[in-house]
Amino acid sequence: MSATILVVEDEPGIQEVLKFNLGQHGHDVIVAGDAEEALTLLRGALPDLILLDWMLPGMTGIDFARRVRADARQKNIPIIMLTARSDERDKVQGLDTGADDYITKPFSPRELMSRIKAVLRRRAPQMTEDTVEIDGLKLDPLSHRVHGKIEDKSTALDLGPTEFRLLHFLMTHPERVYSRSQLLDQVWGDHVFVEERTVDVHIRRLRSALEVTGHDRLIQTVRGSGYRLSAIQG
Amino acid sequence: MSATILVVEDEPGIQEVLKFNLGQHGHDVIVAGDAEEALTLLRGALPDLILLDWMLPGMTGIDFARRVRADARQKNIPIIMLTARSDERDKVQGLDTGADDYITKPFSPRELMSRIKAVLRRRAPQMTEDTVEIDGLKLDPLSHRVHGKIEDKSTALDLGPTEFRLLHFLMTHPERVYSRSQLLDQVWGDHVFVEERTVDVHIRRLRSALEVTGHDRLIQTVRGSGYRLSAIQG
DNA sequence: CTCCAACGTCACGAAACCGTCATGAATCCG
DNA sequence: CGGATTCATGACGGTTTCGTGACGTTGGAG
Repeated sequence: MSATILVVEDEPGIQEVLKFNLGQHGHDVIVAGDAEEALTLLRGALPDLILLDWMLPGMTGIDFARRVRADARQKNIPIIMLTARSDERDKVQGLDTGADDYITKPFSPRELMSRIKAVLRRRAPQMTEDTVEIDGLKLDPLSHRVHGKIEDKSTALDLGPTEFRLLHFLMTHPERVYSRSQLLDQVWGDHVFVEERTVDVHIRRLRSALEVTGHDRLIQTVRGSGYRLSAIQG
Repeated sequence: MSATILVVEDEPGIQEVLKFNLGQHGHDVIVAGDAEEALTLLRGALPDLILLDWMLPGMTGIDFARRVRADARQKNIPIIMLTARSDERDKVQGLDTGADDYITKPFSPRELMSRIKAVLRRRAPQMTEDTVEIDGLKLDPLSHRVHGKIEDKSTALDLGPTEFRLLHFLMTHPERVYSRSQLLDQVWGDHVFVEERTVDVHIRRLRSALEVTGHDRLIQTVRGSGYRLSAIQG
């Protein structure tokens, strides 16, 4: 699995290390020395992954990540952030802003490659940035909106961020049961430590929101296994 | 998902904490106070995971990990290392040596369990789950569904978890008689103790559920021996 | 700063599921 | 033709799993 990776990093030394290691694994590498340069490069190319140093001259990693997430085209590019300290606050803030994983410096090449592979693999099955539609329920990842029909009238549904990601994942992977643990990995991320029952609560909130258009029955409970999204009842 | 875990840790206090928490989650725990003892124990047992304190009396964690990795039998046992908070150098070296994850002390039990689960899941063999079809009866492990045809219309059948596993096993091993004891081993698991007659009851419940599409005749009783799933009558 | 939306966790009740037993039917054997 | 063995079936607590409402926290918006 080879990919195009944008590295945003100001230290030339680390730049070289990353370029070498990523190249070894068959990835194409684009390097930007600061956030401005990175944004410029992003106008010309769409990488499959962004490796982002959290401490940058000028614009910080957080601001950069926000800018990237704000652009519809780039919204779904996974971001791995490189943090110097094991500062928990940075990590949390980074993950909130939309980073997919973090890695603390100094890091081993093995760990880095492992995380890159994990992130790419996780994103792989849901490449679609197109709108998904199941049983009249439309989800548009670009506009971050969900519409359902109620008596032939399109109605917007109100979802929280987590419910949206949960629904998005389920709609791009229908007709299949996912355990709570799998959903946590896919929707929350490997690095988040939450109770499995939290999934129940969000499923409930999601169902509750979908009730408006009667689409709550799309999400089915498979006792002892997990949840499934399916237009077919049973 | 329960597993056998080898804990290599010299502090009795932490030993106890780990033993308790791991036990709570259904894992079997083997404890070694130092690397020598751990290596000795490894000759007798193959755990599913090693929890390794990086600071040990005598042989260090790095040396121990290297020894484990050198042995072909133990090569693939995942290792999670416990490191003191600040020591970044150890972390890098550890991951290079082949540790699969690290966790910094002090750690919360929840984070520890989460990482253990992640590592075990990563190692778990992904069994190929294909749909099985016999005599028009379709079972799909992915969607966790069973469909039968009734007058050319596909009809979903409602099964409980145990009935589903039972049917799944029988459909993947048709045309063969299984004793109650064998079915208990295969479907319930070899560690569970339940009455053999319990199988009868679940066979009955399964048949009852299959009645909807007339597939109850698929499961046949072989007096004195057990049960068999077969499309051929007799 | 205050307010609010979103989230994670918990506790409680409901429902589903499971294992066991009692009883009666079916089958086998002398 | 009984008697004994094996199996089917229905019923009944006990347990597990899930749904649901409530609560405390947190980060961001106003």
